[in-house]
Amino acid sequence: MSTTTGRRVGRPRATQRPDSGMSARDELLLAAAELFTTSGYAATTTRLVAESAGMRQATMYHYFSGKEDLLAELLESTVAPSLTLALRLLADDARPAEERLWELCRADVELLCGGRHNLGALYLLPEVRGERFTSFHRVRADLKAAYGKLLAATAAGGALDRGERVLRTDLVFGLIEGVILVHRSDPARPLGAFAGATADAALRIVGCSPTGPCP
Amino acid sequence: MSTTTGRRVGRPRATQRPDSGMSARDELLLAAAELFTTSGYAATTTRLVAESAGMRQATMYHYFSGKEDLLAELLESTVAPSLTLALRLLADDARPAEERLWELCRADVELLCGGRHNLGALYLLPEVRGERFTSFHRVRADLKAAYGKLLAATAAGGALDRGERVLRTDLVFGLIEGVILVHRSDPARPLGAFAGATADAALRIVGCSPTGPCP
DNA sequence: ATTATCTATAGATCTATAGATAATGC
DNA sequence: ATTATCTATAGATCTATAGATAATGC
Repeated sequence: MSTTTGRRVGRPRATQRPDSGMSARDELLLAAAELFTTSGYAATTTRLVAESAGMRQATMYHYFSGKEDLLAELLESTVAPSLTLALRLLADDARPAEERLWELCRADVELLCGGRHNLGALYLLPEVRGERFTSFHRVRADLKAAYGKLLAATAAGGALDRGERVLRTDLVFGLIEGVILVHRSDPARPLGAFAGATADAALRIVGCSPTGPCP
Repeated sequence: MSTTTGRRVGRPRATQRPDSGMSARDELLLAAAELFTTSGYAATTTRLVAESAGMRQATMYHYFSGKEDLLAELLESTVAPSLTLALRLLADDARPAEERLWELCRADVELLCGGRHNLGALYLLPEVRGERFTSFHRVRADLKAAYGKLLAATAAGGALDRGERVLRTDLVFGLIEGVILVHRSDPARPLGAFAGATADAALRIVGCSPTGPCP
């Protein structure tokens, strides 16, 4: 059994750094998140990612098959918790739908803009349309479907016809993902209040009372 | 004076194509728009752009100093007409502000999603944050300021305090630019109705009556 | 023996420049 | 003479593989 700060198996790294506590895999993901969101996906080289994570370029291939692999993993890790929450809220039909939709919006904004890396910005990359990312797209489509069901369960949303309901779902979903841009324009704004305000705006789009949190 | 179909000055192109009627410069911009929006900026090489425009890679440098130059030009050409319209609407204080804001939103959505190339998607590139694009950013900031002034001139918007007004402006602006994502998810939707619905949603965010076009 | 890492590098780009060329214009 | 284009290419990458190496584990 190794001690807490125990030396690890395998050849030591060329440039030593204080132990981050993370696995090498996670160090790579973190570095990639930082670089992808700040410099852009395309501008980020495998060398940059690996070196930021404290290892040499070639070592990265021990953990990931390339840049796309890193991106795919980051995308899924961002959208998966949202879907989990959405399904939980959807099942909890004791609470009014308005309240649940509001909470889903709020949580999603915090997820997308929170963390240190504004990972949501990765959604917007044109590269993400490729087939390499079908798994991400499937989860995202499920999430959108959950938005649609919650919206349909609200009083205002239930009164709409089908086409209008689809449209409003798209608009709400677009607002939430678009929030990435808003946040980018003023990252200093307190996230909690901002997320709440965005959720208010989402309910206003659905058609709830424009005064205060809907329910 | 050359005839309409007259041969042009300069060495002929290696691969001839039917005359597009556009200048070589515009052919390059069009090709770049197509490629940037469909394959992504980073994935698009100068060779791809030039060859799509019907000329050899090196010839592109006769017109643009590189990929960034193309992008900068495309960005400005997209945001400039919006600002022109916004300033015109801002000056036209005979009409109610609600109506003018609605129209600005509608027109902006059509601009961003219309054309054949969903050029608005370029706004979202992380690369665009670079200093190379300050001119674009300035115009965009002016446009946002115009949104803010129109919003403040509405009855509902005027009743808000300053901080809340800034926030709503950001949310409305975010909705409009985020619409790019919504449009991407369903490009078949009729643009006119969609733009109108988005403008409705924007006014609901400001706080106008949720029933129908605001004014 | 197993593992994580390293060094080295082939091969495949891609950008941007230099200099030649084939039209029209005068 | 001027212009728009071409061909050719140097130099600078960047990716992904091959094979060596320096730890721990048994």
